[in-house]
Amino acid sequence: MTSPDSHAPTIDSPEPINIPEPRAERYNPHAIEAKWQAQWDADHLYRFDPAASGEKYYALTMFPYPSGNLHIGHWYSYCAPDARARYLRMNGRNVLFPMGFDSFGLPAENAAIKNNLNPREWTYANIDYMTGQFRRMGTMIDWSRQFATSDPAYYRWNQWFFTEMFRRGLVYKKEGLVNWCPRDQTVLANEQVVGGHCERCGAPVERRNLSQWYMKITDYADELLDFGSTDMPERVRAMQTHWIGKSVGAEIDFATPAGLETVFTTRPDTLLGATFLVLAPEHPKVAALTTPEQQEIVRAYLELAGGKTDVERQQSSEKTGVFTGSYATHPITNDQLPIWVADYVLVSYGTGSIMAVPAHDERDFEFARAFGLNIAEVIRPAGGEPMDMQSAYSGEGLIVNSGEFDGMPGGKASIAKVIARMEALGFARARTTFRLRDWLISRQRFWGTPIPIIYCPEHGAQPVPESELPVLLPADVKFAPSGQSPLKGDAEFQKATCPVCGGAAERDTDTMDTFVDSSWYMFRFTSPDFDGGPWDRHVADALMPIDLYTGGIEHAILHLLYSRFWTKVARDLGLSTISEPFKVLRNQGIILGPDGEKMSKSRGNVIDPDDLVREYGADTVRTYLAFIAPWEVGGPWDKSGINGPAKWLSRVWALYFDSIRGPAETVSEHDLRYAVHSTLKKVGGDFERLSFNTIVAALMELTNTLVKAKRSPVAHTPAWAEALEIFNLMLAPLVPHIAEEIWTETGHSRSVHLQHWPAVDEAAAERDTVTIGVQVGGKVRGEVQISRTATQTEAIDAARANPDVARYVEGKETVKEVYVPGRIINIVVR
RNA sequence: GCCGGAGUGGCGGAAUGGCAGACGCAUUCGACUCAAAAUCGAACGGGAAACCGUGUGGGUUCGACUCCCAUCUCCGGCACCA
Repeated sequence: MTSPDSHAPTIDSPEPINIPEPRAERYNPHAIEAKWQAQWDADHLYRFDPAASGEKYYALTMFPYPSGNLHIGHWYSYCAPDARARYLRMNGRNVLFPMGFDSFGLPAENAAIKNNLNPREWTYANIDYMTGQFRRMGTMIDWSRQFATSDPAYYRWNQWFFTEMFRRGLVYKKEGLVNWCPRDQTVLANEQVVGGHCERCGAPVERRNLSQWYMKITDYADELLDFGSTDMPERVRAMQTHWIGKSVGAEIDFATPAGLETVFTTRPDTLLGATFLVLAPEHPKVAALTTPEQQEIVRAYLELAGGKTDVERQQSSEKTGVFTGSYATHPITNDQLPIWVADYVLVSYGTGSIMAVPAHDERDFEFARAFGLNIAEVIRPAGGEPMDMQSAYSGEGLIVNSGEFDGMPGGKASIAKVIARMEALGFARARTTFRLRDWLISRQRFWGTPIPIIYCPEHGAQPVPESELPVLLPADVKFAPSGQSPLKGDAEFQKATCPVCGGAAERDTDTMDTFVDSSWYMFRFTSPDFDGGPWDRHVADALMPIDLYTGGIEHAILHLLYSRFWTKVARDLGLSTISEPFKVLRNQGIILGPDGEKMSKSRGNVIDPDDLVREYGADTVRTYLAFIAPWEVGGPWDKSGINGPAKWLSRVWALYFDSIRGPAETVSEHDLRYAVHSTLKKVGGDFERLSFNTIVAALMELTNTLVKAKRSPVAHTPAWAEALEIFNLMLAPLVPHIAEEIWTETGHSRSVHLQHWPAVDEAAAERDTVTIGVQVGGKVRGEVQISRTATQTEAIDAARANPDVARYVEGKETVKEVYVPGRIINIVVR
């Protein structure tokens, strides 16, 4: 069934459609959906063959975590892309639409602790169940390509990547301040700290000094800022750009009693306005710079600052800080600038210290005001007054009170010049800094990829040789959420021999961040069973990048940034030629509870898709989810709204299998063909632009016409047979089960999902006679029916002949006449 | 504060400079029915009308929901990043 010739078009030589006799039974989705799902499976109808004909199209929706249940949000995110993938397949594209499970992670472990079972069993039972749910959704997922990231055959390659990156210096271990989630008992990456809270569980994050493994994403900071070949929503782009946070400026050296201290600034043009220095509390020079008299007060401040969580630090708007007792020498004036310690300076950014320019920086101004420090104006707005000391002035202007720099424009305009001069003087250099930090990937948890490192007392940290991969997770482990990896309690696991000397050694007992798993799974889908590497390069080269990647906005920075990084690393490892994993990214909106709030069990506003399928059938649920809102927007669930799609499918059913009550109608063959072909054209365009709600609207509208046509003599013409056939094909992507049932019952032998999308008859899709509005002076005054090809003169004459128009035109001087064929006539009078 | 997005009937929304409110939901009326459901038919922005209407005020244009400027509100993200 998957051979290319099974996609042979049927439109040019259609099989005759048998218009069936009225059936006794009404539309009953339950009688047909399970039947077809089983049949499609048995026929391998959706199996993907990379070698099949047709231009490849890779459509991917972010794979789910196997939490146990597909919720309505999953349906929302998968159904519309499924319909679109089906549409593209019918258009002759060779469509890869795979699915798998992002199956490592904390919930499995937490469930295991709570219910005293094995995370592996819990996870794989959930995967089984959820795969069944996916099937009941009626997707065209090729399940033969399914995998879970907790499969050893998958995570083995996480380990392989790790060791390769280790050898190239892209993975390193470092001791330093890290984010610690006290509830999940593990460290977190910066990206997993949202507003000072753990992205997963919401607990306030603490800081700890620990030795951990990092991936060098900062090496790619500049490249990650270049979205060149990738089409992402503006907000995602903005969020990533901000996250990477490139700042161009200079670093400037100040002499201090503890040696040179270098600060980073984006405003070197304000150097003469620097009146004090500030170090972050964690800055290594704090101790050396603290004078004996200040010892006690500094110690107390560090203790206070150190005990605060990030959230507490951010919440206090009051500036706090203490004087160290030491002074720095200003590199130009040789003035002695007091050195302070304050927690508004972050150790993790720049050099962890700043030159404070209170006149031109709001934060420094506040601090200077609070502690009575000098404020020196060095930038003045062009033609402006001296500053009023009420607030900092951070805008553009002219440099003043700065010796040789006086009169230069301040701000961007002169920064390069200023830096060049300071560089010549020997105390400053141009420098760019990033907000982005390296990716901390160690986790002190069990259910993840073991870090493939062996510690030898002699040879230090050594990567596990490729021949010994994968380092398997032990089957059985005792959980003691103690802040140490559960693997620490497994002596057998830890025992290893050094790859260099063969001596007794120990394994690393941490596991990898699960975002490692999802950083490259899109490549794996191209050759899911390959065991000669993470993926088969030839296949991946042909199928990657993803043509359309869809998923939630919550991954704007996390997963999407990591997978962009990983793709560049893979390229540099020679595993692929592409630099970006996806061509187009789109985010679906969120379906909220009926109360307009986010769905949650505690709120009791959860809509269960399984219940809906039991009540209405999958096709109705698919339709309603497509129809409920613009797909990229989403919105609250409206219980009664589903009645529309439910009624619609009953009418569709009646169109083919039942008589339709109601008065006799007159629909011309011409009008019928116009309705069919103009809808066909619109639906095609709407699939391209992901406008799923208007596709449903167009199909409903066409149904209204077809219902009328069925009660008119046109129902005995070839146009009627054509209409039923094309309509059936148009239904196939959106509502695959009912479409298949109708297709089979109208005398076709092969699946509707193996048919070609019908061709638009362009002539039929246009009306010969069009009704267009007539404006007088831009106000609509009437409408006229004219030929589509009418000339301007004909159109204007027809418009003037209309009494509603004539009333406003007669006796007035015509200034201008506008005729846009098919759109509008506008007569402008004076 | 900075960044991004959005404001259209009772509700979800449609309209890619050209008849604002498509398609639905809800509601109301009618037909069918003993009755109800289902189904079918109709009404459904405001106004008696002239007309007025896409958050508000300007502008560009023959013509603006759509483009430009300003402004308000809401949603989302970041938040002492020097």
